[in-house]
Amino acid sequence: MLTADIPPNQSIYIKNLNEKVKKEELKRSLYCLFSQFGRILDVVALKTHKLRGQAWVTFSEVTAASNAVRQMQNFPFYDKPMRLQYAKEKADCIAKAEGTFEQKDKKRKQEEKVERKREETQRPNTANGPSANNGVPPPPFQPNGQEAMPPNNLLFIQNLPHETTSIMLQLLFEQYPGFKEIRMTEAKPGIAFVEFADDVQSSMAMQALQGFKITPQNPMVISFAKK
DNA sequence: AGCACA
Repeated sequence: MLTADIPPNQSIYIKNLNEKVKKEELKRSLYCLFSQFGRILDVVALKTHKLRGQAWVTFSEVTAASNAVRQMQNFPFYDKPMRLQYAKEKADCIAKAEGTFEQKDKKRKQEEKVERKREETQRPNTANGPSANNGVPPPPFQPNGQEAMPPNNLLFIQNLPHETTSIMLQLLFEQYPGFKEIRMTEAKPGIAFVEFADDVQSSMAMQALQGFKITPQNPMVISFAKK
């Protein structure tokens, strides 16, 4: 089926994702990246053999999904251009809300138990209990496959249009308390650093401006800088 | 390439 033939759906299907990224981080990053289009109800990603490198993001509105599919097509995410379509099926969380949910009788494979074990062993101590993180604002988007930086007072901004000036960024970021300065260099277009007085203030600005678009093609991608 | 959620 041509991807154009898939009828609109409030869930989008994403493929060509970087398979090296850990599942929970991937989900948080997708949440951050797609929140700009609307309210996200659920993000699903599995690392099973068939399903790695793919994810589903469900929005509260179909229009949000449509915008996401159009605007984020080929967006470089963890160094790979993401490919987006509408999902083929209605998300379980939607079906449940509508009362039309019914259990699938597909062969429930134990692949996922294997997956669970593997992720637990490769990640010793993320002792936050079972991740009931739906609807909770996620930790920072970490764009380049690096280990996530702990919060600090310096923000790293990516995906800026090359015409961006430090004045423009200052206008945006100085609205938030603790703003100190913008640092940019001609030598590296598309990125900038923004310094705040402390990590709480930088976090507030990050939350507020994550995904902010200077042009429709340039949702800004904000993470904590490496120091 | 690959369309699931327990």
